[in-house]
Amino acid sequence: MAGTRQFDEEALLEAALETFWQNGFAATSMIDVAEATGVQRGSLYNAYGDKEQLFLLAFERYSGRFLDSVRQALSNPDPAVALTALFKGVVANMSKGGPSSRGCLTTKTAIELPLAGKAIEARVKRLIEDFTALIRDALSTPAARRMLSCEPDVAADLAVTFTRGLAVMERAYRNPRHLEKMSEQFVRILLPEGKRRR
Amino acid sequence: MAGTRQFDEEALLEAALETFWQNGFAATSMIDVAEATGVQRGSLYNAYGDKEQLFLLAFERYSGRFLDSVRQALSNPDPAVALTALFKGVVANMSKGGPSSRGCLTTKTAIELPLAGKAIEARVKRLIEDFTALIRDALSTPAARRMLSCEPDVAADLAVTFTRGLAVMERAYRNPRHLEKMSEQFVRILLPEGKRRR
DNA sequence: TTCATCTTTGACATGTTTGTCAAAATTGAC
DNA sequence: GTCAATTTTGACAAACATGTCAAAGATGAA
Repeated sequence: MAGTRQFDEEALLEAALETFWQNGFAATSMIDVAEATGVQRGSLYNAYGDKEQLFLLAFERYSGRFLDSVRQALSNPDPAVALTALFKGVVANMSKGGPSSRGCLTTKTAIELPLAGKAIEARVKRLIEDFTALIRDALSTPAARRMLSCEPDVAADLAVTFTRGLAVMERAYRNPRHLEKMSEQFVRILLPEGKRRR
Repeated sequence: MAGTRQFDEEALLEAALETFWQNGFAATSMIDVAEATGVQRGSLYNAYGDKEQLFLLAFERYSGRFLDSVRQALSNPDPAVALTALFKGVVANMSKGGPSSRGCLTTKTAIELPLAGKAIEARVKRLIEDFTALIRDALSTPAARRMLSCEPDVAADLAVTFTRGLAVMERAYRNPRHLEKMSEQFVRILLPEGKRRR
């Protein structure tokens, strides 16, 4: 091998992710990425082929990190604690970022479907499915079943869908506090008082 | 007055709405609208100024129609019936349209915030607030309070947020059946069996 | 050091979109 | 019918986007 890559791929993907996260897939141009990374457009095309490939690579990092944070939140055996931590993490994920926050990349991308293309569609679906599976598993313990107001798989679907709703509300109001309060209430109806152990 | 408008404004706004609904605000070009309406681009600029104004006018129709359908769904005094009808209507609203459906215009637009601009942001927020108020009012009757697993205003916030989540899931899976099933389950935890009158 | 290989660079070709405008066409009011 | 107000039309200018490519530059391997 000769003619080695001049840029730090780690830093490049990080900056690309930040850019896509900020603007969404369609609204991000390769020029935006080039400016954000300091790598020329030609080099980006040479290294990654096109915008979709670059996006998929950036999304891979996002996805891994997101699922890690979910796993960690759900690690507590008490379903109430686990769900509370889960929503807190999800809200934090969509509320951080620049001065006006970035929102949730998964949701932004999902809304661009099916225009964003098959590959991106498949990738987003996979993340949603992995996310759902983690919640379902965490809620499938006997202790959790006793406390839930519905079956674990149903609860997982509802929770995932609710987090997507939070992401939309975040864009409209950019008020993390309000999202946290709603999350709290949502957990309350998933795990009703009457079924909670004291 | 002289030099009368050649096009049917009613039909134009209808076609423009359909186009924005299909592609979203940013991804719709004035050329798209011109082709969909049969009215030349120049005429559109002359009549409406720019894309944002045209969008706001189209959104006005969408908004009015949406709230009407919500009012109708919530007209039944039984909260379980009302909420079921509400979700059914909301899911139908986002699942209809061309061969691959259009999704929910409110949600698509909300996700484009804050890039879509202040005027659009204010308009979307207003729709969300009106939507929330209708649900809150419908759930504020003594009968409803007795059946709900939380306060009416909280239930309304949760329901609205959940519908936004449904809109995101619709884009990812385009499966109205699944959305309906989740809605059913959501209504079930908002109005728990134990509190329902037989 | 040489060289084959890969990357970088900047320019190019092509297409899209926005918004403007002068000229032509239309039409209600008189 | 005339005319003034308004719309329509098609062309224009200016940005911005994508993707390609030849030439120049960099570098590991021999």
